Amino acid sequence: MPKETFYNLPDKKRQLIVGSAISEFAAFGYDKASITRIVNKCGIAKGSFYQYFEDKKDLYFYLVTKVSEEKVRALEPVMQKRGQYDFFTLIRELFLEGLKFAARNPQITLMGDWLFKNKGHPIYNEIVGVGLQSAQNIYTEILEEAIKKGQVRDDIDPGFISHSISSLSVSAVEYYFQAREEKKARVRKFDEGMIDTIDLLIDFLKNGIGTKGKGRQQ
Amino acid sequence: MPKETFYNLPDKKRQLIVGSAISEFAAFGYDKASITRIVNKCGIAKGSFYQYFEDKKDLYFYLVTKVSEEKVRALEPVMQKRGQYDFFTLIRELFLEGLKFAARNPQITLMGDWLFKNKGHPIYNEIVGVGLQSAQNIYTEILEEAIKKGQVRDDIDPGFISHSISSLSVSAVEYYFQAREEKKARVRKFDEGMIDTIDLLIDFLKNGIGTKGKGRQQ
Amino acid sequence: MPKETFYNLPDKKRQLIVGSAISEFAAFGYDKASITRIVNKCGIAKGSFYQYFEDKKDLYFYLVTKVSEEKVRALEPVMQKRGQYDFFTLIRELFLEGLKFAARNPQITLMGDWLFKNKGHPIYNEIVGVGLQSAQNIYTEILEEAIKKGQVRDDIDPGFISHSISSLSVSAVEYYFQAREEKKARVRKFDEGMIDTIDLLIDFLKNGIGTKGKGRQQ
Amino acid sequence: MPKETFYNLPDKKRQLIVGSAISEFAAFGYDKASITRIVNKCGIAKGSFYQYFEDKKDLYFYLVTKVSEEKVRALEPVMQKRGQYDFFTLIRELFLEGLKFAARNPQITLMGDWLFKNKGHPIYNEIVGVGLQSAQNIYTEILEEAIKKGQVRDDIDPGFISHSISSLSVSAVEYYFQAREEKKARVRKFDEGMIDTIDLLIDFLKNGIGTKGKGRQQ
DNA sequence: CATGAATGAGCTTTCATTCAT
DNA sequence: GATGAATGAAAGCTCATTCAT
Repeated sequence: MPKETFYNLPDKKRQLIVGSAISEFAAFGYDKASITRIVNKCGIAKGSFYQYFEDKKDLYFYLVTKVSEEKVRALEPVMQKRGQYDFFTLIRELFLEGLKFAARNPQITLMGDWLFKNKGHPIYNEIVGVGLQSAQNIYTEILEEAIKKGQVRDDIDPGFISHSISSLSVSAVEYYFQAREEKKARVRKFDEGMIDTIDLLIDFLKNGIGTKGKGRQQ
Repeated sequence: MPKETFYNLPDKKRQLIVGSAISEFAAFGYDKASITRIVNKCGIAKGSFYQYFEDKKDLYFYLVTKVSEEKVRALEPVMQKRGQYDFFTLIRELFLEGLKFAARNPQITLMGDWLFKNKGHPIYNEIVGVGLQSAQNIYTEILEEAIKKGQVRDDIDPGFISHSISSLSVSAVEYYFQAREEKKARVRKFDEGMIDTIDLLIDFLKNGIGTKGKGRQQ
Repeated sequence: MPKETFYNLPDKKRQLIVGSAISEFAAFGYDKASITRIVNKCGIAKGSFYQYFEDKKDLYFYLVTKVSEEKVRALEPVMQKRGQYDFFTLIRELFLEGLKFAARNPQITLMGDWLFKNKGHPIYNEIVGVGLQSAQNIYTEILEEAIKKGQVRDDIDPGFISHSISSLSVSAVEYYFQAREEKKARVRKFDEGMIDTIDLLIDFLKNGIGTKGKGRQQ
Repeated sequence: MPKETFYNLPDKKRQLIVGSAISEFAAFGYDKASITRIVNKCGIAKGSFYQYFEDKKDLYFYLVTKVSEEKVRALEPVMQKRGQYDFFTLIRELFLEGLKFAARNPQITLMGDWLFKNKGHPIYNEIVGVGLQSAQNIYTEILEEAIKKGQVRDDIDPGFISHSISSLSVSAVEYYFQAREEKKARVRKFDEGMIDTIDLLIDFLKNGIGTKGKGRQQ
């Protein structure tokens, strides 16, 4: 937990620090992220940093929590209409909102995804131990609900499928960044194309694991 | 590229070094992998290491190439029957063979997957720049073929879908290791269960993106 | 020398600061004593501290002086009866009073003894240079007097013997603390035992360096 | 324990390092001793230091052990004639030999005495825990023996008296250095005077705690 | 006069890489 | 070719002291 001093800082400075740190962790991952580089980036003294945070880990935990909260907040509007949507529409909205969030906050996304992809890293277990629930948990939950409601086949392993779905979600974001970079596309235009792509993805999810499936014979 | 001296080494010693290095990169990722630990593990002198390899990066490139080749070789038998299988059967075989390979070579798999998951890492671009094609490329290729043959819908973005498929592949392996760990299952019994899971995954891929799809109405 | 501001402080606050500082120096010695910990302990601001004292050294000098004065004050009653006592009785009273003082003020004692034992430390010479006379000086003085009065042999080096006596004094206190700790003795009971020990010590001092000594032939 | 590398060093270099380190610890004590200063003093690279020793503590333990052994070795000849000497002669020889050792090895002595005087320091307990016996133990042992043999009164607390004696021993060395410094005496001449001083000290010890004592009435 | 944030030199330690034998 | 000691830049972190309000 950051120290009092950090919270007492003027908003602008605090955001500057947070921003610098996020972009550092986004670019280098946990281990190679350098406190020295962070303080240089945001123009504070090394000593000041340690008046704001206990240590590197403290900063990282703070950021991960914050980032996770921000993401949850971004998905909140969708989650609130949870009752009205069927499973696939819900997933679709989550994917779309996730992509929009990623487009708005690429650094945050990169940082978050690093952790998602480095579950073998010691820091991951510490964070999970501290009680942060990952985005993946959301999917497990709503998937189980969907099975109960008969919207999804009951012969699947929900653990496996939700694991797959969150992978797909992260993968889609990754693809989005990668493709945008390569094609140097105008973001606006490009994003529209992305919506179709997501729709397609959802479509194939649905017809794959949905209950309807008259044509699901192998 | 390793130096001449490395290739002049007796097979056994070379394999010892490779094995030690792989398990190091598997356990710690690129950054935290330690040359010191590697040379200790395989009992060679620090100086010798630098007579075999230019530097850490050189070793890593070599291993990644080698590992990638090994994986390709493992999937070769399947790929050779490429003509006989339809797309989904082919994918199924690839997934299964991939899982078997992972079970036989967990270290190699971990090391490979680290790279797959750290595409943002500086080292990734260097490797791609050097010209290593990833496993993902396989999927793009056969997917495009499948579209041509009418086995897969032609309204999909092959780049995106193949990206998704390779994510699913890696994700499945990850899930496999994770679940096996948690359940401390007997490997034999456990693996059988995994086949069903893969079948399910393929099934949902097929009925999702296959052309048949009478029941694919949204 | 503390600044004006320090002396303008309300008594209670001043004492609080002094107490916190003493216990800090007692526990950690000069080098490892932390200004931060001191100000936290007594609840003043870091900046305030530097409005009271020039720096860490200034505080330390002040405390050493103060502590030394307090000790002198504690021994004053004994010293005033100096004329009535013979040397050994005087020493005995000083040792006893010193032990009592130590028992009442363990922190002060620890702090003082640290300095006594770290005469090689840069800070020691600075303090002596500034003109603080140590407790040892007392012994030199009264020892010389005793020689004059014929109570102590005149073939001794008074410098050396007084040095030895003050060492014994500090050593006795150290032993007292140590033994009390180990035996977890009730302070009351334990202290009584200590009186005998002191008596013994004095006895051996006396018959060692006293003039009487018919039996002193080697 | 130092690493292999250290023991493989040429004697001269090893001694250079040991010397630099000892003089550093002698001058600054454990906490303030600086690895940077040590490596600069003996002209090795910072990294080299850590190929010789695990860390600062490792170096310190090594030195303390070494220094302690050297001192024991210096006193060995005396201790071997233990049977032939009576207690006071033995003590006298030990004191004298100790002084000579101190005169020959002032740095070593300073370093050793720092530890002796800082028994409250965390490092002390660690060292004792590791099993290094202090010089004080010698005195306890031979004192108890002397009591058994009837050379020393049996109404004393051996723990306390041996504690006092070792204090006197250290104190004498301290006095020796101090006085020599102040008087800038020629070492040769000065040392001779010191012998008399020691004789005197032993004399007063003997007639104090010896059994003979017809004249020990208070 | 009180406050507490800001500072930066200094610390111990690590590690890929080079060098000398 | 093999060895392993030597190197030094850079890391995370501490803390007495100064500064701005």
